[in-house]
This record gives sequence, C-alpha cells and structure tokens, in this order.
Amino acid sequence: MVSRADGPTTGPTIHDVARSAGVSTATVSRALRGVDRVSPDTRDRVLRAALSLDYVASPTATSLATGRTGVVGVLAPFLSRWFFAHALDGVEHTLRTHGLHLLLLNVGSQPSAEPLLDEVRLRKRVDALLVVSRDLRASEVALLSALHVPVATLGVDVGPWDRVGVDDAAAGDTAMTHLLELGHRRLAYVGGDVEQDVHVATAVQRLVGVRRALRRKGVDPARVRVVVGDWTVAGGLAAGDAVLGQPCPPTAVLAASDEMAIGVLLAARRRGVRVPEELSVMGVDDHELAWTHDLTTVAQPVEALGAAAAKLLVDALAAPVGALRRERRVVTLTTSLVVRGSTGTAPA
Amino acid sequence: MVSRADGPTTGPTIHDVARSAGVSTATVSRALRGVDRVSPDTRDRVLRAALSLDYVASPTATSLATGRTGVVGVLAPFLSRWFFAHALDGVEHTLRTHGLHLLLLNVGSQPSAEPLLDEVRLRKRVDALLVVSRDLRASEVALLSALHVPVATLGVDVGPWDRVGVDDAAAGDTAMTHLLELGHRRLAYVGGDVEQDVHVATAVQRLVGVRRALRRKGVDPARVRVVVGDWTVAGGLAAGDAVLGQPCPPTAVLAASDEMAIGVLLAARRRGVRVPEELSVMGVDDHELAWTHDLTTVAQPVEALGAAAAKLLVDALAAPVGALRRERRVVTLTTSLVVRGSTGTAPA
DNA sequence: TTGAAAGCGCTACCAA
DNA sequence: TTGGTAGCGCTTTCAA
Repeated sequence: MVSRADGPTTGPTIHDVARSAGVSTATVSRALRGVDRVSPDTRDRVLRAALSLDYVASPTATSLATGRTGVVGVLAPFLSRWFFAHALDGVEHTLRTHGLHLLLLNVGSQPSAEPLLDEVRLRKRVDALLVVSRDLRASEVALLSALHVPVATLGVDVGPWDRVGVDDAAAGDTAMTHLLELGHRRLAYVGGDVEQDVHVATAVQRLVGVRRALRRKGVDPARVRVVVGDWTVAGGLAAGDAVLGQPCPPTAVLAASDEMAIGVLLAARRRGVRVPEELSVMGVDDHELAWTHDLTTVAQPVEALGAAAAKLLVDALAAPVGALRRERRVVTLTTSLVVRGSTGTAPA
Repeated sequence: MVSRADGPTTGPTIHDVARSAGVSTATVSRALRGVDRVSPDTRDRVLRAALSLDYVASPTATSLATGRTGVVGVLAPFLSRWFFAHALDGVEHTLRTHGLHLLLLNVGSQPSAEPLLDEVRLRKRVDALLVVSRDLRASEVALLSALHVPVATLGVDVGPWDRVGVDDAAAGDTAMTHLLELGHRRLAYVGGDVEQDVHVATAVQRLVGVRRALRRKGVDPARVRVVVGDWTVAGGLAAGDAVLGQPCPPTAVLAASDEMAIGVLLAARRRGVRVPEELSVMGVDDHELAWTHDLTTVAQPVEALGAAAAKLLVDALAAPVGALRRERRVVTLTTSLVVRGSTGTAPA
C-alpha cells in the first residue's frame, strides 16, 4: 500500500507483484490475464504473489493501454417507470454476467435539440451504448454514431443500429382481436400523444395492429374512437372520462399501456360503469400491478428484452475488430395475451 | 482523427490541440480546465483549436493521471422495485448535475457471504459508493471500507458511513396513530420477514413506531397481531388472508409497504369484507399506484432521499483531501400521512 | 517463455 | 504565464 498525495490510498501495482514474484511486469500482465504463453510454474508464482498482495489491476490504466473501458452506457428517458426499471434489470444482469459495467444516463424524454444529450460525457467513456425507448432526432443519431462504438436500441426503431423489441403491431392486433371475439363493436383506443412523445412509434404501431385486427374481422376501423393518454394512469383516467362521457359510449376500451388502462378502469368506477358487464377494459404490458386490478392485457417480456439488447452489444464487442458493418441484427420477442377479469362478452 | 490498430477510431488528442494552437500540452490542459492562470489570449486560442478539432479529453487518461474516475457506484438489491427505481432517479439527477457518472450494480438481495458482492469489480473504478436499501454483513462492510472511498447508505443503517433515510419509527407511529384515532382497537401489522430479509431494520423500526403509538394511546401492544409478508403484493395477500380468516379478525390492518397493503386489500375483496366499512387498510410508501387502490398511506419522499444521498457523496468528494474522518452525517427526511378511502372509523 | 521498453493521453511539478 | 517532462499503471511489440 502506497499513499498518494492526492486521493485515497492506492493499492499495490503491477510492479509490486512483479517484484514479489521475481519476474517482469510484462510477465505478470500475461500470467494474470491468462493469455499468451507463460510457464505453469511462473504463472503459479505470479498468481500467488498477486493473491497475497491482494492485487487488482487498475481499470483505468488497463483502459488507457487497451482502448477499452469495459463499460456500456445505457440511455433512458425515465428511470423510474415500470418498463425501464424492469428492462434495466435484464440489461444489468446480462452485462454483469459478461464482465461489463453499466453506466446509467437519464437523457430526458424530449428528443431535444439543444443539450443534445451531451454526448461529450460519453466520449471515450463507454465501449458500447444502449438506447432504451427513446426516440432520437437525426442530429442525435449522428451524435451517437460519431461515438464510433456499437449501439443498440430497445423498444424503438431508430438509427441504423441493432435493435430488440416486441412486435407492437402484433400486440395491438392480439388485444383488439380478443375484444372483437368477445363481440364488442363499439370500441375505443387510448394511445399515446402523437405530438410530442417518446414512444411515438410504439403507440402508432400498436394502433396499426388494432386496425389490422378490425379489418380482418370486417369491422370498419373508423368505428374505433381514438383518444390520447400520456402513458400515465392520470392520462388514462382523463381519456376514459372523455370516452365514457359521450352519447354512445364504447363497450370496450383498449389502452396502449396498463397504466392508462388502469386509469380507464378508475374512470369507469367513478361513473358507476360496471366492469366487465357494461365495459371491457384491457391494456398492454402486464405491469406488475396489473393483476391487482384484474386487468386483461398483452404481456411483453421486459426483462428478456433488456437481456437480449445487452446480449446484442456483448456480441458486438466480442466480434473481431475488423468485423465492420455486419448485418444489422433485429431481435423481436413475442407478446402473449393474459386474460383476466376486466374483459367479458359484449353487453346485449 | 487517427486510426488505431485495435478498437474504434480515436479522436484528436491533447497534442493535436497543442500543435494546432501553437502551445504546449500543459497549457492546453490548464486552459481547458479553467484552473491556473492562463492569459486570456492563449486560453482563447486553445479553446478555439479544441472546438474546431472537436476535442474531448480522454476520461481514462485523466483518471489515470489524477486518480479520480468521476464515477459513483450504486449498489442495490433490486433495480425494478418501486423504491429503488425512484430513488435511482434522484441519485442520477444529482450526480449528473455535479458532473459525475453513475455505475449501477445489482448486488442481489441476500447479504451473501460467498461472492461477497465482488468488490474487485469496483476497485479503482469508482470515486464513491452508495448502498441503497441493502443490509450488509460485517465482512461486506469491511470489504467496502477497504475500497477507501466515501460511502453512503440510503434506507439502511449499516456501516460507519454517512446515511440518509426516513424515520421509520415515526412513519409507523404516524400510521398507527391514524388508525387508533379512527377508533380501531383490533389491529394487525403486516411486516417484512424478520428472518432473511434485506429490509430487516426497516420492518423492525416501523414496528417500533407502531408500538410506541399504541402505548401512547394506552393500548396494549400485545393486542396487535403481527404477521409477516415479504414486501410483495402476493405476500400481503397471503398475510391478509391469514389475518382475516381468524375467529376475531382485526378491524384495521397496517402493512409496512403499500404493495403488501394492496395485497391485504385484495384478500378483503376476495372474502367480501368491505373496505373501509368493515376493515381499514393502510400502507407505507405512497407507491405511485397506491391511489389507484384508494389506499391511505404514509408517504416517503423517495426521489428526495436519492438526491440527498447523492449529495452526501458529492460533498464528500468535494471536500479537501486531507479532510479525513469528519463527523458522520445523517440526513433524515420526513414522512407524511396521506389519507384516502381505505381507512375509516372503526365499526361499532 | 521472458524481459526491456515504448507507448496509451493526460496532469502536475519544477523551471524558465 | 508558459513549457518541459516525469509520471499514472498497464499492455504490447520486439528481442533475447
């Protein structure tokens, strides 16, 4: 242990180990990393010395020498929302398994132009980047590309990068099909705000699926009332209120997220509308508390999505350096219908 | 732009800037960091050169030279649970504001002895450490201490470090007082599993507060049935079921968390027990979905807790190096009663 | 198989 | 105020 003038106590360095083992630092480096040829005997001596000194190589020094940091940056617009928190779990687990670190950055929900998600903070700090459910404008895509590291996206189709997500159209289709098969024909869809929204694509795609289901069943898509929520319970509540307050209210409401669906449920309860006798409500996600509201939904495998996204980056980093411009990889995981008590056959 | 043999394209270095500005690298370093005296003219030239080259100092090189990484490690047992996700939001925001990065590590919920939260991964990687709601055994405390960096804890009182949290006893007291003032005398408390649990202290302290309230009101603490949940809705459901199934069931149940309280609510609903007419239920936290169940609770300022914890570390890092062993700092934020519809006066 | 030494890019000390 | 230069701790040729 050596004391430095600035900062905390610094541990033993590779020189200490070299001296203690009676070899050169080059040999210590090789022995400890298990690469290159080192005689079993020498290796043993080095390992023993390192162990007894409680030596750990300095990550910064290694980074400077190799050009790799062993860190993956994760960019997300919210950290506390259900989807992100769970996806993060999967990402973290996978990265840790592969010996990588996770640098977390909240980039805000607005695809802003100004601070341009200060990429400066990322420059040479991370080996790869994961963008979680955040739309990016062209300038931002360019900025991230300029980092010259592998990038992957989760839940959004933006940039020329690898990506993972669910088939949102299929999810919307599955949900709407469920409602149609229960006989509902007076329908409403609560989507995200198409104006300024981080999940534009998601909301739009789910609606595409909804329309597809309608057409397949021979129902005019125009019959579905489309209102906007803002992906929150409060937004769903407001949307539900608006829809249920109309002259000829729908018998079924599909919300693009469970949280909004719960809002619709609350709106119904406040108005004394019985669920599912008079109104069926369903969402998408299978939020961990969805079942506490007995909410029918279309589940997406969030942790698995996070894990898959991380794996994409792990692979990219493992690839031989020269392997430039491989095929773009797109991983799509499947969603599944979860029927609970909030949906039932259409009232007569 | 220079191409390196291994790895991605490397940006311009300090030498490029120095050459371009016609000064030494030392001057570039000084000018760019704004420390030390540099003539306005020179500074200007350097800044201009750096800008036109799109130069950003290599964080690894800086770290190696200064001994500081600009990174704070955050250790948490779960990433997806409500409390952690929200606390993380506060932490991230504060760190970012102060130019620090957040390295996220899931250390698992079990105060395990074996992999001993592989501190090796943290050695020399972080300037400071934040432990979020995770009990640590003595060996783990020693391990983290050996890192020789400032440490703070959030939501747990462990180790000799700075910490922030709420007054859990006060929260329990507040909650129980509310129920007592509504006239309830047949009571139950759903706490965490005292055996193997990450939040032992939290559960225990809240119970301490509960007992304090009881004594103050002249009620025998022994009258309160104490059952264990596991901090989940399912656990609360099971606990609620057990309690409500007894011969002389309580008229009010206090759960140590909102999620467990929601479970109790579900148990009541399944048994046809009306809330709040026949049974009052309340929790602690003010989970973001608590209001969707009209749950009375004691709110804790989670984001603020995270922010405060991060601030503790920011301060510690800003302190002059010699400032060893200051007073231990303990920040306690206050909780507040949030009355909703799940509690009412005790039935006759 | 091993060692010497040249970097990696930046900071900080000491002179000028 | 500025420049020269010696590290920071590790990896990686190139020789031996």
